[in-house]
Amino acid sequence: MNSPDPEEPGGQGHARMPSPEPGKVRVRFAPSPTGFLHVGGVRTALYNWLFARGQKGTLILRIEDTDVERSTEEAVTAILDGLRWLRLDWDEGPDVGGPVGPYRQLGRDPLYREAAQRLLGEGKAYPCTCLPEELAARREAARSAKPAPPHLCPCRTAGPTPGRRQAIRFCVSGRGGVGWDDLVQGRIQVAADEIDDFIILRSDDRETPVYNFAAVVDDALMGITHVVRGADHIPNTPKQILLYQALGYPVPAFAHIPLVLGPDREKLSKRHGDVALQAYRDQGYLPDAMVNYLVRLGWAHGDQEVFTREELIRAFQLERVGASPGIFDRAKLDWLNAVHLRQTPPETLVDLLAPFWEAAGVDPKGVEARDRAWLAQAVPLFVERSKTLRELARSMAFLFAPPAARDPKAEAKFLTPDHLALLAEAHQALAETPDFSAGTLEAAVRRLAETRGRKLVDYAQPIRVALTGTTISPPIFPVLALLGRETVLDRLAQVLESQSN
RNA sequence: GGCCCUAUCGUCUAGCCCGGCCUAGGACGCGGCCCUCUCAAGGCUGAAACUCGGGUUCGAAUCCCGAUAGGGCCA
Repeated sequence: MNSPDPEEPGGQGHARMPSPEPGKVRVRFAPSPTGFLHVGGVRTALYNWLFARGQKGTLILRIEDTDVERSTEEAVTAILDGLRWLRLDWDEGPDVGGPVGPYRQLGRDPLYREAAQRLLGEGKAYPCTCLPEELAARREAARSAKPAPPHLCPCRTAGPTPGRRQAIRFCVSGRGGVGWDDLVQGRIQVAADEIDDFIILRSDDRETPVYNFAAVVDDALMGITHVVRGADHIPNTPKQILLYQALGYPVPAFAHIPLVLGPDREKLSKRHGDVALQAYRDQGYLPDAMVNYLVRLGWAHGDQEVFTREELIRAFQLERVGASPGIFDRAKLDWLNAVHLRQTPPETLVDLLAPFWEAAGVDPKGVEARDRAWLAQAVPLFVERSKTLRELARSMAFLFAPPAARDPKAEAKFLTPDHLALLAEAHQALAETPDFSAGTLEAAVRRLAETRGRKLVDYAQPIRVALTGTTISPPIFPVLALLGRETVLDRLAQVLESQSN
């Protein structure tokens, strides 16, 4: 196998990457399919992806479905869909296969058993028949005992109790300490006597491997060179390093990326609101914006805030990831999404918008009545005042049909009898223009305002409220031009009629 | 409770490794002004931070020690 010396776990120094040959880096994203795809997990996947792509390495997707009770197929689908939506592609995985599969833990039981048997045979593990109650009682006793007993489980020396189910326990032959140079966190050192002998295979019928054991066997057999994962795995790492060494596998480099926190500074979870990637997709956030936001949460490249994927791949460095956790900030995500929205070609936005128009209650027939070029022409007017596709779609709804309802406050303020009189004047002025271009329309209404001793806004707002139902819209004359003479005059007339009753 | 990690504006961060260029820079958000048919976008501008205490040094945001606070994992 390639990669570091087993005697010196991760010992290639903190700041410097071993600068492996191109194609040599192998990293993995290993989610548990126990729910939706969490944005914290997404960031982990993203960092793995950026590292792999930047190093011309290989990204592996492994589904950690060892926990049969909590794992579901829907969750697996959600994970794959989410990653695909973000365009984080993987080279080996459950769907595409690869040389070191299967890529789901469920199919790998024989490998875990085999590894455990090897440890057993080499005297590095032993069968344990302790009952949970016995262990709990001993743990209680150990708490008060002055010099803590070396092991909670006597099976190592006394041998297993016959007639009981056997689990396999790993010998932590304590001398010295365990440490590694974390690519993100720096040197982490743990005294070996902090670690007790631990179970690697449970005593149930399936001989379920414990997380740490399965992860090590998989990572080793899959040739993982860099383990990039959340900082919540730091406490697992010493045990895993011990396992790599006992199994005779090279120890990979570790990079523990800090957690994503909620506004209360605790690990981001459901009670903080939207943590599922899907929620952001449904609300109209762009994949590029999510990627941009998530990568910047914990990593910086000078003062640059906005990145394309290509820029990220080029600039991203694992060792530049900060060691302290960051709070998920929706406001900044909104801003970034708006930036990316504005950078997206109008034609592309038209395609993305279709489902959001439907969700906004727009009759698909109304959309179909307009050709793509017309829609693409409309989008730029609206995009610069939208933070999400959802907002963008809603703000454009009036283009397809008169607003279903008007903002009562807007109506009360700008559709009073006085304003209706102005609206009627405007209607006539608009009807008499030689053409229906924004410039001509504006000139006409300005002239009208001037002759009547009014301000432009006195005419613009009633028109805006009549047509859009709100006091907020893009500049009104381009909107009028877009809608066309017939639509505008019809709809204004309708408002004049209905409001005067 | 034990072990581990972290600590620059409200938030994300630059600077820290290789002390002086830092009267601490940028961005989001917030306030003001300009632009303006509304709202945005844009431009200008303002308020806003080196957790605290020791030490090392001519000099510390930057190095060392401690405290405090927050977090993670296990129990």
